[in-house]
Amino acid sequence: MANGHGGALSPLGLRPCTTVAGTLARMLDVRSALVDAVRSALDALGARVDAVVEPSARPEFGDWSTPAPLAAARVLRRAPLQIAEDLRAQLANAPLELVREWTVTPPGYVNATLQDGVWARQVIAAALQLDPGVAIELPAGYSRAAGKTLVEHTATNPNKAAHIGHLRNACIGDTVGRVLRRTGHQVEVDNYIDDTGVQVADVVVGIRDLGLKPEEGEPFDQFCSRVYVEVSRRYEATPELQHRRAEVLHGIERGDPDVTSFVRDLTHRVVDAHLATMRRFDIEYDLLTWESDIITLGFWRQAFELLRDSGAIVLAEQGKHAGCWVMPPEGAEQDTDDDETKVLVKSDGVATYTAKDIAYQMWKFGLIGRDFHYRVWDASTPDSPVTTASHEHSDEVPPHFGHAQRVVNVIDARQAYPQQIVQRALRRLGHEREADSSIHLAYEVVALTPAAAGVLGVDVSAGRELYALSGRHGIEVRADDLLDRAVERIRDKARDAQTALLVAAGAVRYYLLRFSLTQIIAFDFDEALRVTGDTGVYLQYAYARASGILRKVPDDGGELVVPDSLQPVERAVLHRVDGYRRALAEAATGLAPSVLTTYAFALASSLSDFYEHTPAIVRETDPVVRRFRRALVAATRATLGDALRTLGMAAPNQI
RNA sequence: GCCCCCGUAGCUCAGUGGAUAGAGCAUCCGCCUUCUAAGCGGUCGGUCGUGGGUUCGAUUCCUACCGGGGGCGCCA
Repeated sequence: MANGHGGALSPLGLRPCTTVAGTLARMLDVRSALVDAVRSALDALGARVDAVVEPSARPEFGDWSTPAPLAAARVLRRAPLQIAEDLRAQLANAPLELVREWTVTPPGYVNATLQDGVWARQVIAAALQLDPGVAIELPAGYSRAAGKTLVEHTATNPNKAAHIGHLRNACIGDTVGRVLRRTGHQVEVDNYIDDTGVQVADVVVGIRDLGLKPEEGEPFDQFCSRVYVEVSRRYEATPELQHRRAEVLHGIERGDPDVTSFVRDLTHRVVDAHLATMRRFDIEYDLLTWESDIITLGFWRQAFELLRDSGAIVLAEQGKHAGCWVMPPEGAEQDTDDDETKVLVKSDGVATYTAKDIAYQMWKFGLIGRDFHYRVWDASTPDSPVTTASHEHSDEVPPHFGHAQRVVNVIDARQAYPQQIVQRALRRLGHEREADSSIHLAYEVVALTPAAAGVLGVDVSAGRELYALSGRHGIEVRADDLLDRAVERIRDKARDAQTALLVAAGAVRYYLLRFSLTQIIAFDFDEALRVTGDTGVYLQYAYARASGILRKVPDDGGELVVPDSLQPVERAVLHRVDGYRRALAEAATGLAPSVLTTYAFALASSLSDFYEHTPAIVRETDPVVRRFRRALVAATRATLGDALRTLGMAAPNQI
């Protein structure tokens, strides 16, 4: 059984998949099975090299190939081709049911040609058993992180409408959460809200001191965006106005009831708007955490004392940081003036953002010795998140948050330095393990192409390649607006408004997810709203087509028989389906959503290819062929649907 | 100055020690009485920024440069 031999067929003709672990792994992923086999064979030859197995470069070579003999040549001091022959013989000696033939090609590859009737059946069976309620096992070589992973994302300042930069953050964080959950990780998703910062204070100044008012029908978050821009403009004209901002910030810090209740009302309304925006993209949170609660509940006070007592932070007596509590860099623990020294408490006694972030990070790991109060954010919504609170504790919310074993902070790459400070603080407090498990999931920003910047009225005479988004200067594409435009683009061809919205949201998500995190997204309207080619619409369309076939070709319940020789397109589709677990594992362990978008597009492409280049299944008269081809489509649809949902996209049966 | 990211086809991006470097868009030419043409096929297009090095093998690793972006705040 460990070789994949034997085992009775189920009534459907499908091999049972739930027995011993070895069989399970074999059933789930052809490549892993081959890696195992190559590994054993290499061991038998005494070749201590990696058992690399990759898709064959050309169809003539077979399905899978290993270049291991090339690497082994040095270790064994023999000709690669000889080693390849030995490896082939070794592999042929312990036959795998999966493999029809092992061959050798120069300069030293060993290739496997699969037994179509066997591997196709296994791949289809595994795909049809995908169940949203059952975590997907990682293939050999990938390991699941232990314990709970806490993912913080979105964290948009609650003083303006969310724009595409914030949306990129949210899509990445949400997808990482989904990918981790899909692979059996325990996940908590927090949205951290900075309700004590400068940006909020600016809007308070705009409304209270400048008397700015919403226009008729203007959404509140958009009104705040407008105020924010206007206040920033006024600061430039009359810098004295910035004193008002300082007063607001002190009011917040002191807990001045007049200021705090105003801020509370303001930020709660904006957060509601953010949640509504994100919900359109199917993005939700377990917990909203408020920076003000970190102060009010004494988290920062506690963290401060620990940091102070451990010597991690010191009070600068003189120099440019005189009167501040600072964290000096590694190797200069007493130097309060070094360039890399970070101020955590300002000379006026106010903690900086990073200081509060340290306290929050400690809470995430359960290291602060305190907890928030909790209540349901919006009891009128069934799937409302929970929010932290400083006093209104609800007994209906058991405090099961935090206490993570791993923390993933989705924060743009520009904040690498403060994130390092947070990590360093944990380390200085002796929390090595937690410091090592603090992951800054850095992603690059969204910027505007000159064309997009021009559309927004930005002066592009500088001739730059890209132009930065700026909420403060009103240079932005609001998340809601982009989605509205995408819906508009799709509406005509979609069957109804609801479908148009789902497909549009998926398209926008896909666009923001398909780039590597290290890549700046050069935002362009035409590109973002395109509906052909490598887009979310294409993926969903492929899924809908597959669904259409299954609707028209009923399952006859007969035994699945795989033809002895598959068509090249069928083979290509099966290889893609077979690769799902690996792609998912790669995305999960690498915290890399784009791995999954790339995979999903390739899978959808292979399905479209199949669709276009094989006769319509509805008209197939041979029941055996019809059944096989239907199962192939069903397996592909199941896999694509799983991938789409894991990406946070809808899998519509019709568009 | 120090640190980080990017540089691959006209444009936007995948790929990353292995056998002839891929996709989408754009161009041009085709394919709807056929399971949804938001599709498919073809065409055009590359000294993988440059020079050294390591290796049987480098777009991938090292190194030095060049170009672009970002960070190094008592902002976040």
